[in-house]
Amino acid sequence: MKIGYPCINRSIACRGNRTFRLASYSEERLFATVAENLRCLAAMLRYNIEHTLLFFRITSDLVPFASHPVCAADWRGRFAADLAAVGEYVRETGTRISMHPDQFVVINARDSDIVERSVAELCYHADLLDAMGLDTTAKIQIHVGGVYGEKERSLERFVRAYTTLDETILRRLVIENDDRRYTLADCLRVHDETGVPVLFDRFHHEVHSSGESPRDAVISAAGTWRAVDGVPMVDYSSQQPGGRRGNHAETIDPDNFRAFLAESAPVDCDIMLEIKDKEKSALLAAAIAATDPRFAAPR
DNA sequence: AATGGTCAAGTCAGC
DNA sequence: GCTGACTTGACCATT
Repeated sequence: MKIGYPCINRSIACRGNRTFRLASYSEERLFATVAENLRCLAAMLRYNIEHTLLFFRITSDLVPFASHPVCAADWRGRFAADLAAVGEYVRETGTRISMHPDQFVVINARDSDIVERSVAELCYHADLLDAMGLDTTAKIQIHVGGVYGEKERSLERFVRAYTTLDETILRRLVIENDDRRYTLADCLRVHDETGVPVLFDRFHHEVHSSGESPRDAVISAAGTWRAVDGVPMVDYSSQQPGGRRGNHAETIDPDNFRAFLAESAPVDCDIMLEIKDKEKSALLAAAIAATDPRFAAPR
């Protein structure tokens, strides 16, 4: 069991998700931004190892506009050595990596242009992880997509679109239950038809579920991961007190997290903390999890 | 230097 | 019909 946080570390000097306006796009600007983001990614990974955090989500903004038609720059070639070096560090430290493309990736959209842009974005994510030399345990997580007032047909459209995806994407793609549209049960149905692993989101399940207990839910989702996919990933968060229903917590609720460790005890899993104060809560989570027999310490 | 409007992309609930 | 939320705030023109 590895503990992690998404994309940004607030304790170190750089952010790693620098971007710029499309209007100011140039190859020079792109290369400068990617160089800075990669430098910072390496710094965040080092911080994580020093703090027993072995799970990290890489921002989709690492290469801004990578899947946009404006981007003709050969960032794969330009940064091949740097990406390989970061990937080598990931491998030698045993760090687990995920990515989570933005909400704009909707592969079950009715509009074929949206599907096309979504596939291009998935290609970028797969290319990036490939360029880092990471194996198929490095995952790309997406939601099933839109409902459009016809869930059955929309689920079918997902399955159809999924089967046309390139193998470089398929070997990394996993689906996650969301907080408004597709429940864990929906995702498990998609798994039955496609084999796609299901990433269980504990908080989304609390906000929008088909009634399963968290314990049963995490066991069901974990059963969809094959050995080649690695230890099942789960997203963890809790309700922000006083916030709107579904708002992610600003900081970790230790009791709630302990309860989740107990609920998930039957399976091993890597836990991504989707909590707004990032590494701060992840550090506390790792300290809490350190006594759990599943907890994986840095090598 | 500070600030506020705006930013590639989609869906949908809530107003 | 518009805004906010979503895994996340940052860019940049203007003052």
